[in-house]
Amino acid sequence: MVTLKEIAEAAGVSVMTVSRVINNVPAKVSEETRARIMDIISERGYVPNSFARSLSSRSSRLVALVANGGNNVLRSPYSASMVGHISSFVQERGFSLMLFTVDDDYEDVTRRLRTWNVAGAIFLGLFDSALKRIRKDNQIPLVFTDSYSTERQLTNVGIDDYHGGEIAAKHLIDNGHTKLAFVGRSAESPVLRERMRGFMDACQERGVTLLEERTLPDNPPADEIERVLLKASDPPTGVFATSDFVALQIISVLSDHGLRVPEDISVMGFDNLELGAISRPKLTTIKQDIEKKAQLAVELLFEHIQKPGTPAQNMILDVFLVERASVGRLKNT
Amino acid sequence: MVTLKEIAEAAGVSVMTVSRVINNVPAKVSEETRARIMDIISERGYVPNSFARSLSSRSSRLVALVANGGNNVLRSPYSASMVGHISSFVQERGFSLMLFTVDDDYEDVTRRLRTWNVAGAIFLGLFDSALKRIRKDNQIPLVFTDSYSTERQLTNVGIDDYHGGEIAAKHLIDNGHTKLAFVGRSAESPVLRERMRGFMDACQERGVTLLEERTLPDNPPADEIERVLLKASDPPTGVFATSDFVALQIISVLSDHGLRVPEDISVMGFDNLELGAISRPKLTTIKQDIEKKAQLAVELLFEHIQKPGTPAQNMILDVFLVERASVGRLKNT
DNA sequence: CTGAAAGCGCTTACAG
DNA sequence: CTGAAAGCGCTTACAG
Repeated sequence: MVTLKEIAEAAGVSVMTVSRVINNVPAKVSEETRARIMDIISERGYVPNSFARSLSSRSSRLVALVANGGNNVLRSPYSASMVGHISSFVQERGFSLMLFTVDDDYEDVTRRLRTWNVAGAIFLGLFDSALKRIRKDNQIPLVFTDSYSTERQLTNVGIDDYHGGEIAAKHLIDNGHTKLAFVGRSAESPVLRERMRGFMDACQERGVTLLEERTLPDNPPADEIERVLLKASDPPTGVFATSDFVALQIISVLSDHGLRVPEDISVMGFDNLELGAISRPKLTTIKQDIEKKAQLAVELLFEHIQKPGTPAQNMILDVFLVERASVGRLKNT
Repeated sequence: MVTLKEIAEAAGVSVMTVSRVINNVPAKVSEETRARIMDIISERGYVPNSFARSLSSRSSRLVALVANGGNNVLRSPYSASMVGHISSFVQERGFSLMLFTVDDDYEDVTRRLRTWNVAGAIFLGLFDSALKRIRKDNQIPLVFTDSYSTERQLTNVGIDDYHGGEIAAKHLIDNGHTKLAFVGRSAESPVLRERMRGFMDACQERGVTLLEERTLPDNPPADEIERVLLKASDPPTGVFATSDFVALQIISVLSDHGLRVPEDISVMGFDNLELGAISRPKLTTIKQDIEKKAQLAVELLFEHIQKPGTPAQNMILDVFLVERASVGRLKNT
């Protein structure tokens, strides 16, 4: 292994001079010496040892991405997309990314963040219940995504889930639907809760009631979908699912039973995944800008890494209707 | 920051004794001392510094996952699934995972592998052209996936792509299709090339010819799909796409033009993603076991990390037909 | 612009 | 079963 010392000896200078060259300390090494050292470095293929660097500088060029959801977090196209984008934004800044997948077992998170002395961490998925403790135990820059924690001074990037719910309700009602169903009822996820709240409030404003029995949990089993959407005495004509993936599952079950979307029943999704554009029918959905969200999360993190003391900020991105073909206009009956 | 030294002082022993306790060196510390030290460790929340450990031991508990495909590698549900599974298998072994996303820029890979002194690396995606150099520059355990490099002593986990192509051709022909199209022609990807070769060979064995003009590149633009599958003077009746995602895109374009699958034209995919089970029609496809592949890659890597000198091995998983609803039986004409 | 000294927090290799 | 010494490969903080 080629070391600093070796380069220094070959160049006839001290290790400090080589150290200054590789760290690009400006105006501290003569151009001539710098050039000579650079030559020797590339000739011998010297690569600095990050462990030694981090140990002596008591810092690291490492960022952790902590993703909650078990070994299959990345089954969700949303999460996968976030991870991919965050990874490349982090690398663009010359940092490396450690990926920690956890399954609601926060115990380990602090330990791992500490042992690697990471400069900061981004959290993906539901962490609200452990958030307070995580922040207390880790006095490094932490950026959460989609958090609804009421902690003050939380740095977070989220979207306007409530507004998304409103838009969906409005769109369905504008198309004449008043018997509505909601898929994504959840006691744990504030994200889903807000989408539901926005949906219900927008219904109410328009004199439409979302019946309790027409709500389904996130990822409902097929028989429950059938019971609520097909076999009910008075089945709904419009369905809002809180993710595109679930919306497609709904459409699939519906179509297994001979119902056509949107002729017989309208379905909306949430996320605007690529999938929705190639499905049959093309999915009408609420778009969120995943790449932007990833970019902001990384930017915020580095702001806090580079300028400790930067005020906490909670950035909320807006959300838009993408009209495609899965919502039909209901004729007056 | 709590250090070894601090724990040692509190316990009234040397740092070596504490070091032995945290490294679980058996039968080297009296039970009593061990218990006392453990108490102090958990009381003070001591976490060993991985950098110091790695520096002095000249090793690390780090594995790199190098994924080729740019900032959007994880758009591919296949890659996303591999990353998720590899991540959790690596963590199960007490190692941490660094995720390196690259975009055909292998220059940097060696530098990053070195600077972090990783114990080993898994490669995801197309690396064959740079593989030789990567192996030469990095004398650590390296596991490739889906490689068709002719390098001897390559450790790789792949699937029988050729057989997958054969199965697809056989299934279409068995269902009466003789005018076939292939989507996934590629000059760069040996994986796709093998699927095509298997497909063509199986056709030929059955006296069916795959016409050059009925082959489409991977991810074909819509107008090309139309030209080959719709507007041709004698359009094909059966299409094999080398990924489920592309198969769904094909079906989407077809259906935009009023063609029904499988009534008017049959379509097969490859991978057996969850997607295929919820699409309309449900996709007939070739299944590969992604979780198993990820598991084997991690197992092989750790075998080589733990026992240097373990012989290289190229493991090839089989592939299976999953019959659903996108292939129809062609009536005799 | 350059360098000698000390130290980051551990482990290795010995010695007892 | 326990410990003193040396060292991993860098950077920090000074000094000149």
